[in-house]
Amino acid sequence: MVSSKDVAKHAGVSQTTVSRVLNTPEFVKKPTLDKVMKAIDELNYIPNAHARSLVQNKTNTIALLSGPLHNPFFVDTTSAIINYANEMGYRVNVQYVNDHKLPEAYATAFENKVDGIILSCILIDDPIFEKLKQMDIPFITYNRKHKKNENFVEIDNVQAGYLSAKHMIELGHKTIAWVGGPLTVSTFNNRYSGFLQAIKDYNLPLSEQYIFNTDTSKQEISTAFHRLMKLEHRPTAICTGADSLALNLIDDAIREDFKVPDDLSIIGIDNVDISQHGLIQLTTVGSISQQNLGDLAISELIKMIENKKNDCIKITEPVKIFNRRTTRKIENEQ
Amino acid sequence: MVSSKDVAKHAGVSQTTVSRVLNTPEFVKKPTLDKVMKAIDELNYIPNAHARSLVQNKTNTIALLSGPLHNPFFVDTTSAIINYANEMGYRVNVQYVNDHKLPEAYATAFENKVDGIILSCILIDDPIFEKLKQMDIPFITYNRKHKKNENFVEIDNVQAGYLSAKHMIELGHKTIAWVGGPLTVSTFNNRYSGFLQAIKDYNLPLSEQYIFNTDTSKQEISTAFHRLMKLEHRPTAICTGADSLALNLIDDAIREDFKVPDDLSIIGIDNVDISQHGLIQLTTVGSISQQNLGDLAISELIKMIENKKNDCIKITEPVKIFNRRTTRKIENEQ
DNA sequence: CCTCAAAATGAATACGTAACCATTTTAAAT
DNA sequence: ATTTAAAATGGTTACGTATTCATTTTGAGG
Repeated sequence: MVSSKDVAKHAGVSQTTVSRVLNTPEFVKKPTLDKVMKAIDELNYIPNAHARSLVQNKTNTIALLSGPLHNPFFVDTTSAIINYANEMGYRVNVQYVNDHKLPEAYATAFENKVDGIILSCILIDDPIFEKLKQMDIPFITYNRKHKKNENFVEIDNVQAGYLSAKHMIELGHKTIAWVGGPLTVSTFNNRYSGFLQAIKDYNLPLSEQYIFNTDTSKQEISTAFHRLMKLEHRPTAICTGADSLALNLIDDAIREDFKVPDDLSIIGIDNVDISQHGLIQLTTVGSISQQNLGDLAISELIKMIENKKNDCIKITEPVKIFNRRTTRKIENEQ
Repeated sequence: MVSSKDVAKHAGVSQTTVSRVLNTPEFVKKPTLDKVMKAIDELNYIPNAHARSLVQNKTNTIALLSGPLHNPFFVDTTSAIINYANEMGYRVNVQYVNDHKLPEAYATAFENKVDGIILSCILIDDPIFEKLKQMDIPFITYNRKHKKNENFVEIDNVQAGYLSAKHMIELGHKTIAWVGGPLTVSTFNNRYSGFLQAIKDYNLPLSEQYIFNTDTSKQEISTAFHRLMKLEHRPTAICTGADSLALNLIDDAIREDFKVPDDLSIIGIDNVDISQHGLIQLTTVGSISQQNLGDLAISELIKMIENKKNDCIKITEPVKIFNRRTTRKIENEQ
C-alpha cells in the first residue's frame, strides 16, 4: 500500500509536507504543491482514513442501529439518516438489529470509536442506556425513548393512539380492537395507553379479547387477526400500533376475503411514505411536520457531535390524522 | 481513551499479553488471563478497531453503494446484504448514491480501505470499472453489470423483458407500451431488448410513441404515463423495466381514475417483496430462486475476500413470470 | 549588504494495536 | 539435581497519519 511517505520520497519532500498539501495547502508554496500533487497522482495515493482517525481521535463515522427494513418506517428513516449524514461528511455503519444481537451491535459501534450513535432499538428499561451515557459518546434515540427521558426524538405517541381510537369512534365503531407491539417499547406502550384513554373517555366497553400486543412478527400478527375474526362478536375496526402492523393485518384480511374498509376498518400510526400509494391509501396518524424522525434525529445528533452542545435533546412532534381509504363509517346493521 | 497499555499497566503485564488475551487466549495461563480480564473489566477497555486495521491491513468492513431505498428492490437487497455481512463479521458502510455523487462515494470507500465493495450503481460503459480492477480490491456488482462482463450477479434481464412482453401478448394485448430506464444501464438495456425481441417475434407493430426510457424519476414516469394516456390509440398494456416503475405507474393510473388491470394491464420486473402484498399483487417477472440478488452478491463477495479466489463471478439467474393481479386478458372491444 | 520577522519546510513523536523475536518460566525426562 | 523442550511472557517495531516544535528559506526594509 502506497503511503504518504512513499509520496514524500517520490516528490522529494518530507511526509509532513505531503500531509500539509492535503490538509492545509494554503501553507505550502505553489511549486512544491504541484510537485506533491503530481506524485500523489502518479502513485495513485489514497490517504488512509484509519491512520488519520487514530491520530485525530475522530472517525467521521456514525453508527446506525435500526429496526428491520421490512418495516417501512425504517425504510424512510434509514434513507433520510444516511443521506443527511453523507451530505454532512459522515459515513454510516448500518446494523439491522434483532434483540438477541444487540450486544454485538453495540460492541461493534464502540470498537469502531464512532463519533455518534443513532438508534431506534432501545427498551424503556434498557440497561444499555447508562452505559451509553458513561461512554461519553453522543447518541440519540429516534422513535423510541428510554424511561430516563433523555436524548430522544419521537412523535406524540399517546396522542397518536388517542386520535386513532377517536377516529374509529367518530366513524361509529363500537367494537374496536387493538393490535400493537411489546409494551416494553415506549412507542407501543404510549400508543396503547392513548388508545385506552380514548376508549375510556368515550365510555366504550373493552374486553381483553380485543387486545393484542404482539412481538410484531408477521406470524403473531396473523395469529392475532385470526383470533379476532373468530370472535363471536367480531370487531368492526382495528387500531394498530404502527403502519407496518396495519399493512400486515390488511394483507391477512385480503387473503381471508375480508374487504377493507367495507368489512373491517384498519388504521395505522406513522404515516410511512408507502402508505400514500394509490394501491394502499392507508388511513393513519403521523407527524404534522414533513420531516421524518430519522431526519430530525440525525441532524440533532450531528449538532451534538460538532457543537459539543450537551443539552439534552427531547423532541416530541405533534401528530394528526391522515384520513385515507382503509377506514369508513360503520353501517348500523347489527 | 483507555488503551491496551493502560490495561497492561493495571494488570501488571505487558501490552503484548493483553493483546494475546484478546486474540489467542489459549496461549496464556489461566491466572494471568483472569488478571487481565479483570483489568479490562475494571477499566472498561474497548479495543480500537482502527488501530487493529492499521497493523493487520484488514478492516472487516464492506462498502455498499446502493440505489435509493424508495426503490423497493434496494430495500430487499440492502437488507439482505447488511444482514448477511454482519452475520459473517463484517461491518457495512452504506451509501445511497445518485449519479453526481458517485466519485465521492468511491473515494470514501477507498480511503477507508474496505475489504470489499458491493455496488449496483455501475454503467455499462463506466470508467470506474478499470479503476476498481486496478485497486486490487474485491468487488462485485449486483443487478447491473459492466460491458467487460466481469464480477456481476444479475437476473436474466433479456429473458425477463421477453417474458414480460410475451405475457401481455398471450393475454391478447395488441398495443403494448414500454416504460423503462436509461439504456446506459445494463439492466434496463437488456430488459428493453428482450421486450423488443418478443414484439418482433410475435409480429406486433411498435411505434416510438409507445416507448419511454426514463431516468426513473417519479416525475418523468408520470410524464410518460400522461403522454401514453393521451395517445389517440391508447395502449392496453404497459411493460415496465422494473417493479418500482410499475408501482409508480399504477399510482399514477389510480390518481387519474384508470383501473388496473381493467383499463390497463401493467407488469413489472424484479418480483420485489412488497409486490406480493395483498393490496398490490403485482404481476411481474423475477428470479426463480428464492435468494435475492443482494444475498447472492454479498456471499460471493465475501468468498472472494476470504478465499482470495480470483476467478471472476458471472452469475445470471433464470427467471419466470409471477402471475398476479395487475394484468388481465384484453377484451375484444375495439 | 545586513537584519529580522514571516513563510516554508522538515524531524521527531504519538495514536493503539498485532506481530516478530527474544527471554524467562515451567515441567517432564533423565 | 540436571537437562531440555515446551509453554508463557515481554521488548520492540511497524502500520500511516497529523501534530508539535525546530530549522531553514525567503524577502522586505533599512
